[in-house]
Amino acid sequence: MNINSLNEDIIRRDKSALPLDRKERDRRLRRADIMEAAERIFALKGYHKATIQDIAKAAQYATGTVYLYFEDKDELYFSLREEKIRDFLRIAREKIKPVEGAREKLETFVGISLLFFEKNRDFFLIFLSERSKVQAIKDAKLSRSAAMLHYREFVVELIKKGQEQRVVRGDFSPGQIADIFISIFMTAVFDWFKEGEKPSGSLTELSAFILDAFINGAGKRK
Amino acid sequence: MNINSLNEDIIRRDKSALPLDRKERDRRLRRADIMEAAERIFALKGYHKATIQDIAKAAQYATGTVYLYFEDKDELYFSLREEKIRDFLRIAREKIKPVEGAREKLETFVGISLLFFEKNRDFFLIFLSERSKVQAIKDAKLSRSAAMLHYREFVVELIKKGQEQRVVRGDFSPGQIADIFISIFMTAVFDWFKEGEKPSGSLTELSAFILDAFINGAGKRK
Amino acid sequence: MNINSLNEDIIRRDKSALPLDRKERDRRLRRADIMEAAERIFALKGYHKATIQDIAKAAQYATGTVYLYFEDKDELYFSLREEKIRDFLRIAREKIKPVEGAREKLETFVGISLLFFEKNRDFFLIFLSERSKVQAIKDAKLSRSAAMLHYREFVVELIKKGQEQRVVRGDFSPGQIADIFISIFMTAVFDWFKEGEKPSGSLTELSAFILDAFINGAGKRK
Amino acid sequence: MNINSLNEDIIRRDKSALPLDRKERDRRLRRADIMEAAERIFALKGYHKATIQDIAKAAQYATGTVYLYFEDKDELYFSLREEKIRDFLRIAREKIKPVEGAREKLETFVGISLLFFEKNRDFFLIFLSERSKVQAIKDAKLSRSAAMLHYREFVVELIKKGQEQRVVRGDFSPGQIADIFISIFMTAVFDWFKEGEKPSGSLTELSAFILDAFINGAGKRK
DNA sequence: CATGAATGAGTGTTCATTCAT
DNA sequence: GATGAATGAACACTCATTCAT
Repeated sequence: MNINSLNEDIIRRDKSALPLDRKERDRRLRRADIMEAAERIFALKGYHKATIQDIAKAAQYATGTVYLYFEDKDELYFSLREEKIRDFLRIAREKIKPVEGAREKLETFVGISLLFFEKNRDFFLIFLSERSKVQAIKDAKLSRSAAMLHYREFVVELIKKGQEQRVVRGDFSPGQIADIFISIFMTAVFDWFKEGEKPSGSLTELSAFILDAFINGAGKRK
Repeated sequence: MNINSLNEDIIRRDKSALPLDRKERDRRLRRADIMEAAERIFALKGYHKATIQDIAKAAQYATGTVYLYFEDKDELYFSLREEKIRDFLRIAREKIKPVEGAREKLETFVGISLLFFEKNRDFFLIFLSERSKVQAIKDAKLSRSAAMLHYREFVVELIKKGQEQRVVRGDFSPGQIADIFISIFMTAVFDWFKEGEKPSGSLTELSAFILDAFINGAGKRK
Repeated sequence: MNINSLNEDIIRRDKSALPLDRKERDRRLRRADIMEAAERIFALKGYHKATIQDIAKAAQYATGTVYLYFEDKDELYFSLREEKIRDFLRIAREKIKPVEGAREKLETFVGISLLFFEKNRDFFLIFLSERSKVQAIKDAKLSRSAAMLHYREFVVELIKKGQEQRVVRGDFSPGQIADIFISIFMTAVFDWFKEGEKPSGSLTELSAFILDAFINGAGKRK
Repeated sequence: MNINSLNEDIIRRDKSALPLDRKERDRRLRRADIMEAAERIFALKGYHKATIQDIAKAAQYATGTVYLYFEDKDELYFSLREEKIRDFLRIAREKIKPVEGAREKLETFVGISLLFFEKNRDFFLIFLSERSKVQAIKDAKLSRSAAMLHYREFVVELIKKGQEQRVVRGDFSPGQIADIFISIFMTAVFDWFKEGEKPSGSLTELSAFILDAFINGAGKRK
């Protein structure tokens, strides 16, 4: 499977899947406008320094309008994360299902993820920052997201399949390996973004690097 | 080298290393008191929800006193990170210098780090959360810490040595490998903390797991 | 005169007294719908906590529709009071006019009032709360209502007649006595409502109590 | 007992009864400053239209300062009512205790109340408006005040004594009579305030009027 | 130096009112 | 006329920072 062939599915914004009445459609569009602005602002300033007024202004709406679509600031942030992750997982599932072979599934996953994050850089920053909001554990509303758990669970499943097919070592728990996979992946993407100016690495190269690092480790092969 | 033998150095609080006059000594003690309280509070509530009053109260000083030792809230947070990391690096350098062999150096590094984080759980949470404060990139004061860069640089050096001694593969840049090493390490420690109640894994086992995962990767050896 | 015979007049809703064209009739009906809802909501939540949206929803109209019939929130509240009081006074005048004797007129007035308030408990709460909105004196729009003054004036007339017929003492001004009468009356009704669960007092008994307290005072007769 | 002799006790502000350290004394003074300003503003604008900023400005403090002395707006309002009523009841109890005779006690009560309200006109408006905040029944924090109940209870006791001594009729419950007494009293004071410009009535005359109206009722004596 | 009361700018949220459809 | 989404001013409350004692 070719990375570029995944592209179009990720671009297509998933509003208006079903025929809706104009009202509901408009409502979704506005909601999406606000989420889009929120994504930018949250990524730029972080949760706490981003103000609802910032977001409203960025979305070209009045302050109060935000509250027509989201309960409060928390819910806006939360929904943003959740819906993006859900979108991503939906696409990932679709694309990965037909792929044969655990290793190929992992490759596809990495490819899709890279494309998704490239198209959604702001979201990546939010996603990333979320991963270590440890304090959040104690915070009711911002608590670890359901979709985030689904995301991990999805990777865990891929790893399990890898273990069954003897592509991934079996002496570590799938959860442990999944966590390591995710963290290697995130680290690589983050590095790649930071040095985004370099024309150096294509997504395909990056993809290969991540898988190599993950599968073979950092040790020198004798 | 035995992990347990590293213990005492990490426990010893590094205030008042040199003979100082009473005034300066007292000053440092108070500063340290405040940082200690700040560490607890920041770890517990996170940067934004922790208030200076919380911290002052926890340190049993008045609010204003905090400002005699730290420019502002940011600087307190910043100093906390910096000094802790510096402490850690000093110890790590001392212990690792006499160790022969790149692989053994890495092992020692992992061992020391684990002990240090175990003794400084609160700090670990801060350190971890810091790693992905990506927004910080754009934020003047909270910007990526000098000590954090030293930390990374230190690991980069270890990796370079590993590459020279053909313990670590040479086809990736030392920086990339260092980042991966750090992220695997952090992930493992975080997982271990979360399940801290389990009498399951000793630090030694965890140490072995981390190195194994890093060196050998997740792939099944044929 | 029998209290129960007053009943029907009070029940009958006084919309559409004159033959009107459909448009004007509809307009009045809608206006009445909204006032009815407002009455419920204002009584339930009080002026400030009641929102126009609450009221519109309760009346099953859109928010904006309220503004087609009332200038603003104040005017809605104001009109509510005014029209209800006017309704009441119209009925009261009709019923009291044919009654001979000042004392009997007062009795009739108490009876009618009790029935009216019983049928319009929500309004009673509004009416009552209004009586001491002293701040209102300084507030332009919520200022003491014209109908409220008519209400008082009506009682003043009854008292004057009472003084002429030597039923009511003449050494106090009619206004003073009217105010006292009104406050005794309100207090008694309020108490009666609060303990409304008690099967204790019928309206007739309450009516007798009020008149007794008013006419004879609280002093022990020798 | 002479009304004027009660005067000084009512004027004397009851701060600093006991010797306190400077800190606690200052604290109370500032608290009192704020309550005084709040009294004025609440009386002028009513609870909802009064803003904390208004009050802070009137007290010549910053907004935040108010929150050093009161939990929130509700608590400020609540404390105001409670403490004033408590002050009043304390004075009233002291003065009334030595008085012999139920009728004389009532007279004294009326006299003290008049003086107190005259010295605290703003508070009277608050006290009055409070009496009919019927909605408040449903509102947690603004709910009927404990001190208000004490106030009523105090009057109920006076009435009971009146019934025992055959000064007050025994065929109504003390509670009912107390409520009537209070409402006559409030009405009279309110009327008197409204026409405050008139040099007409002295407090002594007003006092006599209230008692007369209460004891003898409005009926013409044959 | 230490204190902690005071400050006041800043923010999330509400809601009366408007106006395009 | 009816609608109800959009508006944005307003307000309670927080908290980093200052400074008189």
